[in-house]
Amino acid sequence: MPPVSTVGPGRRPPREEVRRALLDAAAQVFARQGVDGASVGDVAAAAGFTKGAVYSNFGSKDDLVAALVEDKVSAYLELGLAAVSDTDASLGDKARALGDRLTRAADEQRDWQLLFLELWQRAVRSGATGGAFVDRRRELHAAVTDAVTAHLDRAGVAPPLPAAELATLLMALSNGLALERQIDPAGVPDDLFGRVLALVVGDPGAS
Amino acid sequence: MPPVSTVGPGRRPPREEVRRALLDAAAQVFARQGVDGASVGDVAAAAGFTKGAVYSNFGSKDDLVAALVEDKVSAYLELGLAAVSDTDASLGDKARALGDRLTRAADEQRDWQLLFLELWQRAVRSGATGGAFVDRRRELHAAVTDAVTAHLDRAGVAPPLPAAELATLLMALSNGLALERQIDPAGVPDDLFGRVLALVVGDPGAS
DNA sequence: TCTGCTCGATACCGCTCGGTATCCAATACC
DNA sequence: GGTATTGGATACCGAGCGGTATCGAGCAGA
Repeated sequence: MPPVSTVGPGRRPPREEVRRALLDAAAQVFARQGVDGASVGDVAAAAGFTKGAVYSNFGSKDDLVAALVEDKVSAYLELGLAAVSDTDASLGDKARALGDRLTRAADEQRDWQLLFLELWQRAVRSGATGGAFVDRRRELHAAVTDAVTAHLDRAGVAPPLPAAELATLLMALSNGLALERQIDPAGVPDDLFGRVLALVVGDPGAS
Repeated sequence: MPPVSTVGPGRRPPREEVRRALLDAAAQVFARQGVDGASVGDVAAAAGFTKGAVYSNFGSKDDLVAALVEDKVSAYLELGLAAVSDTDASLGDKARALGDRLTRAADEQRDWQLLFLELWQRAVRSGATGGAFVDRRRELHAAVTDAVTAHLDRAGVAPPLPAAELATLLMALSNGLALERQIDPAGVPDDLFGRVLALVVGDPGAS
């Protein structure tokens, strides 16, 4: 049985478009079913294609995952950087705003959190050093450190911890609370993150 | 070809012993290869048995995973509770000691951390409510809340956050920092956790 | 219009997996 | 010591996977 023009009236979409669709579908499907739990065919189907498209655009399933890391983790880095963009408020208010923003972002992207967690696992399992995931992670940490330094300087307060450690703390707290919130949303108030951040930088605030 | 007494000189180990060996092997193999990445045969072989033993002691692979959750998460709960056992030191010193202890525990059990992360993922994916993992988690949280309350009372200081939120914070920080430490050990000093805890409870300490 | 190439669709292969039916040695019981 | 039962070993099945070879429709260039 010859094919009957599977998708639409025989239009051939640009290659870059196919690649993007596959990458987006991979993010969604892998997040929901797990990387091992989802087949290459599942990803392709979710994007409206077949396995052939995947193997034409990516060499293997592992390559697809690698491309996904490159793509999504870079995007995450940008999101993280945007979240620490400055305002002219007090340090405590900025801390609270940042916490709220990150908490909201985590809520809105539960799928991505799940995928993120799995990529993290894979990075750890396959020898932490050298992976793209680890590299991007380090970039993010460096950028956060810089931003923390800048805001502390501008506020003119003595940091309770070295800036690099504050950055680590910030990221760890973000991940830890997101994890906690996924499994028990009621146990983590919306503003907890912000209040803790304000507390750490020495501005308990007036509630 | 009749079997030639596969394991040793035909001794038959007690059932409970086999079950334990399989459970321990499952923890190790699943942690290293992932639950999906490891086959039932892999687990059995690691324990010195074959698939038959697994299906005799557990109904299915899922049941094996469930038993593992029950077994290991309970053990984790006990470890967590032991870690908050009291001393007569100052609140700040206690916080630092707790942080160091949890950090050390995380270092010594990287395999378990990995497995823990995967079980967490599975719990979230299969509808967070009702799973044994979530239940144990809640138990732990309640116990930590109680312990926090007790220590704050004894020290006679006003808590900077409600005890329940402090417990959430403690657990989130523990997981977040462990995560961070797995992927970049150098970026998370040994005593960071302790210092942050001391800071949060209002005792920056000397040094 | 013809031609050569790109790239997704299709069919297929080898392999591994979870799960089951069967078998038989070691134990427990009387 | 004879007998019933327990429980791990073995062989096997169907399903689904990642990956590949091939095909042919659509596009670009002349």
